[in-house]
Amino acid sequence: MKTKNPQKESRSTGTVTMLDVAEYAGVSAQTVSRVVSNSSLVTDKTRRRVEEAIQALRYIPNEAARSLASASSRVVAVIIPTLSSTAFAAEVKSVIDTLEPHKISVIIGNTEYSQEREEAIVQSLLERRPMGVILTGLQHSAKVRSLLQESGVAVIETWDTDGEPIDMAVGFSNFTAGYDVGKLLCGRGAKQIAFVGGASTQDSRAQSRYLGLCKAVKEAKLPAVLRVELQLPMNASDGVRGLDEVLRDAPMTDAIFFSADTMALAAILECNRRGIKVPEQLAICGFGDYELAAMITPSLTTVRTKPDEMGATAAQMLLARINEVEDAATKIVLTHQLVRRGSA
Amino acid sequence: MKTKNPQKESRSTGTVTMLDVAEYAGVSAQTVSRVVSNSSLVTDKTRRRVEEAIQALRYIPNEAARSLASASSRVVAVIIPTLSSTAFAAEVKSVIDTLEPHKISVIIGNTEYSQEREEAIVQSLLERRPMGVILTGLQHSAKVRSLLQESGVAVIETWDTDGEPIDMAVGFSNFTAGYDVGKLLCGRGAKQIAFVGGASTQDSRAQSRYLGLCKAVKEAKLPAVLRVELQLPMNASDGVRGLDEVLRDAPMTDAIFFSADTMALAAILECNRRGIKVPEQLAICGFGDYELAAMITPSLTTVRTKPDEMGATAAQMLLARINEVEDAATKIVLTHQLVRRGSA
DNA sequence: TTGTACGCGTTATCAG
DNA sequence: CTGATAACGCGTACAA
Repeated sequence: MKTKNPQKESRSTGTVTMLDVAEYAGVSAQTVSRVVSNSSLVTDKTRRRVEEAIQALRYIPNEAARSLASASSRVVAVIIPTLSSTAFAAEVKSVIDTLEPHKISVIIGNTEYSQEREEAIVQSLLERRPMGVILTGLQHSAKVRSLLQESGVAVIETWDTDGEPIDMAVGFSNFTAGYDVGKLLCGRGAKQIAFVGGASTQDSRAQSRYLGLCKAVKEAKLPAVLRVELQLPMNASDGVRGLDEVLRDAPMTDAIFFSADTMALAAILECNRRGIKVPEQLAICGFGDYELAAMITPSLTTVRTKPDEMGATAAQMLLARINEVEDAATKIVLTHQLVRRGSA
Repeated sequence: MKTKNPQKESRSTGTVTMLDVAEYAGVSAQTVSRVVSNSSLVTDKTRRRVEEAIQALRYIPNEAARSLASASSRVVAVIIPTLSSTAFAAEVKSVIDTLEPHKISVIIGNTEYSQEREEAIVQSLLERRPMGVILTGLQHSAKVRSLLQESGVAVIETWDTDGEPIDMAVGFSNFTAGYDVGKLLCGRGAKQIAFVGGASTQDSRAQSRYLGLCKAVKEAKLPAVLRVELQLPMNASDGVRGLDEVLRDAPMTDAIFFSADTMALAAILECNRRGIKVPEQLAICGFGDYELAAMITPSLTTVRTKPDEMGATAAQMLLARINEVEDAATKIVLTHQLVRRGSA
């Protein structure tokens, strides 16, 4: 015989449930469910009664129960190298803001540029059965790929379009961006160009920019690019470090492409301090178009990407997939823009 | 009679469940549960067998089901004004990194400095039955307070300790920080001081700093502080805007306290451009000690807070509460530090 | 150490 | 338009 005692031998957590609301309003639990999920099949009158009951009892739906019963989670995971980068933070913010009206929460994973951490994070996040996973870049371990593909979640890779996505992708061509910078630097007469960025194996996007740069340099028949690898994640002081390494290893260098604006800005400030004339003696180009890039003297030549547009687009692609939109795009290439200012 | 057909008239989602693993391994579902949750009451031999089954079937536990059954969610919510601020981003990152080893996910809410948005976010987040909620500041609407208190979640308020927390708090005294800046500026001979920050009603932490500044100014018997209110969220260009407003409304101003370093940095760059000598003609003080603060010329005098330590501490306080640690602290005041550099 | 029975709070399904 | 019933996948409690 089934237990019909609501309060007796139950494990009740003591919180207000749909059943409580239903009793109070004199309807069935199912009707409460319909009201909560905004189903149209409810009379205005009953709806009002139920809403009053909800207010009176301060009922708060239980998302875990809804998830379990409906097999759908209202959660999206965003996995980025680090939230310390303003670019990634801006992307994430945009994803959150786009998804919030849909009552979809965003869970963040920081990989610290480590593939092992990415694996661990993906594995653990999948337990939440997210509606989608937004990754950074197109380079992931075989395990991450298979984990994601077998789970069947929607996957969106961001920040890069030079390659084949697991599922969907939105970003820009880092290779082309690097090539553009190369053309600019060569065009303005640079003879010896250096690139400062993270380890090639860890940041494949920066690596693509480097390769694009190399292509332009080769076309201009200039000597090979000096590549300075710094440990990720990089910060402003790495800009000074990078500058030092370049000037030590190749004193004749007359142009540096930094893989992030923070470093480029720090390098400009350091050059100003040391009396190195930018861009006359040393041209400097950054990446990201941070806020201060336009304000510093000399102002920083850089590449503008659109982290927030990327985040919003990624979120919308996810929504389209969830809503089973027919002609939804599967790969979106955003434009980047070479912003020429005073430093190069 | 109960339905015993596992695959027939079930709503089966087609995914691998504990029961599948149990059958495969020839044990009961409960034993699988024990293995997954690392219970010690399992023979090494059975454990291995179960683990093989898990591998073979690629079983991924369902967090929603676990949450529902155990009435506990492994989720913590962090609500901040905006992820665009590097300080908040750093705090959040720290929370995530501290909680990740415990398999607790972090959900972020952006209020954009709006109390209504905060209400909506809290309301909707509570459906996930988070283990804790981390808020920014001590000022919240009555609805947010009651919502939180009635739900019984652990609440941690950050970034401010000048007031009474709902539950727990970790931060520093913005008032004292402002006072310290005031003492410094007065001490170095400023006669007319200005403060540039967000609307007093929206950013009560900046408001506290302003009040602290005023106290020091009053003690020094100087004329009242000019307060320039900018629209939140503020960015670097607001630094120039603030500078302009100050010089227009009170041209005799010889010291400005900006409520964030980004603005202060932009103001210094602008002064350099205009030939305004910092600090001789105009002393400038920031808040936050951003990376570039030490690198700019003149280097920026500012207040160093510790967003990452704050995030980590908040997370640890939450863990302590969850683990029912007896003597757990309920209010932690971190030190801030006035970093005197070249600009003031 | 392992297994059995049942409930967690909601939605899907179908009958009325 | 509303209600009854049976899952959803797992942990708790207790028995063996």
